[in-house]
Amino acid sequence: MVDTTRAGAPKPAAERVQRPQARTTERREAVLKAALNVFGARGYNKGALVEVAEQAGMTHAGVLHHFGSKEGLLVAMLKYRDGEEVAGIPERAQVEGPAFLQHLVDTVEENTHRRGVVQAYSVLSGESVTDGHPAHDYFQTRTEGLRTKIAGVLGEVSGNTDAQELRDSATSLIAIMDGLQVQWLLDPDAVDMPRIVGRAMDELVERLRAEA
Amino acid sequence: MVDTTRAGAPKPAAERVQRPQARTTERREAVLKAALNVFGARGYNKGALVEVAEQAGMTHAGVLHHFGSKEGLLVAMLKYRDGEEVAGIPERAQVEGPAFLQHLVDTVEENTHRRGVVQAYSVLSGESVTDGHPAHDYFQTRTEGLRTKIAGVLGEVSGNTDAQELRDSATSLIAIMDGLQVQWLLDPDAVDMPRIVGRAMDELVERLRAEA
DNA sequence: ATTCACTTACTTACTAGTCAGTAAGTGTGT
DNA sequence: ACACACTTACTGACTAGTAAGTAAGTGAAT
Repeated sequence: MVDTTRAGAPKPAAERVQRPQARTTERREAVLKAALNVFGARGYNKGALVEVAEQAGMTHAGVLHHFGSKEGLLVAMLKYRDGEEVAGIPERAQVEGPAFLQHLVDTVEENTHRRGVVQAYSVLSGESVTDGHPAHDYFQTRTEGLRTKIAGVLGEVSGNTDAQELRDSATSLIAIMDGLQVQWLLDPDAVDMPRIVGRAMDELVERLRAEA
Repeated sequence: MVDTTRAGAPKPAAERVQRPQARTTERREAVLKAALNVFGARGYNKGALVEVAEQAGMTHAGVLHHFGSKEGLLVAMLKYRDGEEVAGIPERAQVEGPAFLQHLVDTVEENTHRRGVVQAYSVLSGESVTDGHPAHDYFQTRTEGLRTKIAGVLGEVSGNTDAQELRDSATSLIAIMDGLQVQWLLDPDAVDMPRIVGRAMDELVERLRAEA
């Protein structure tokens, strides 16, 4: 995987030589947004390129022109979503330390107003564990990265230095957030995501502190 | 639920009038097992009836004869899996009270040796949040039932009577178990499911007791 | 003049579901 | 005990739909 050279840059239609045209970037973005919609609503397997294309105002061959293949589109979409998320943080500042934990809770709160995004994430991560799924590596890498990051921050915040304990706690926290999303999607009124995540995080930090 | 009357009673091929033939039950079971395999490995959408049929030693039309449609097969498979799980408990005794919590932890432990089952559950529950997915109701009902049951047991065990608190705790516990499965499937060595679930449950009960 | 961003027009590959037919039962009446 | 009427459990062939990918071409911008 992975280059997509210069992050989301065009290239797929054979090797590109000239500069892309002016409107190209926004057309590609329209396709990526449509993909988020379609794959989010139907999953990758059942999501059809024609529908993505339609929503972006072109034919499915046009989409293929930009991203080379359905799999290429998926990977580009996943990266695009990450970039968007990062860009959403004020001044693009990377959040560090305690603020990161607050950021996680804030994100959960925001997510209750962005059903589509949550659905896309849940469906795709579920699908990603199937044999040879194109998003498998993405989710594996992403989860591991998040785990390490959260473990680090939990260590800072609690003063606890037990590495395994910190990793387990991070894993646990991620599991709660992901697991809650599915339950929430199945029945939004039955699950108060922000409250539960906030709770869990407080408990976790408290315990790590006590054991430090 | 669950008639399971004569275990997985046939019917789909129009309304059945005569008794099913002798070998029928085991043939149907072979199909269900194959479905667990195939849908587990590829998901419902990508899983093909021909492959299910092949693994069960018949043609895909034969599968359709028994279950009427692909969707019918899915639903039957889900019910079959539930029945199997219940049957796995010694003497079919329904586990109640504190023992149920232990049973949950035991199941998690067992699951580390049954990757296929875990994968099937994770993939299907992820898929189930997509629009109009045939397993949507199944997972919704199942989750709600589990939530209520766990909340009840937690109440018994901790003496806590705060209904919302108990429900949130149950939701949280389910989220951890489900979320861990995905992480574990993505990277089995990175996640010690039984340890983390055991931990979480102890913490939960302890806290509910303290707040009682 | 050439390249980019597409479209139109297919092709190839599957896949769920239908249908007609067949061999092997099942149950009843005699 | 046996034949008759009927059912079940399939198979094989086919249909109709869908979906990804390809090839050739067209107009606009550089």
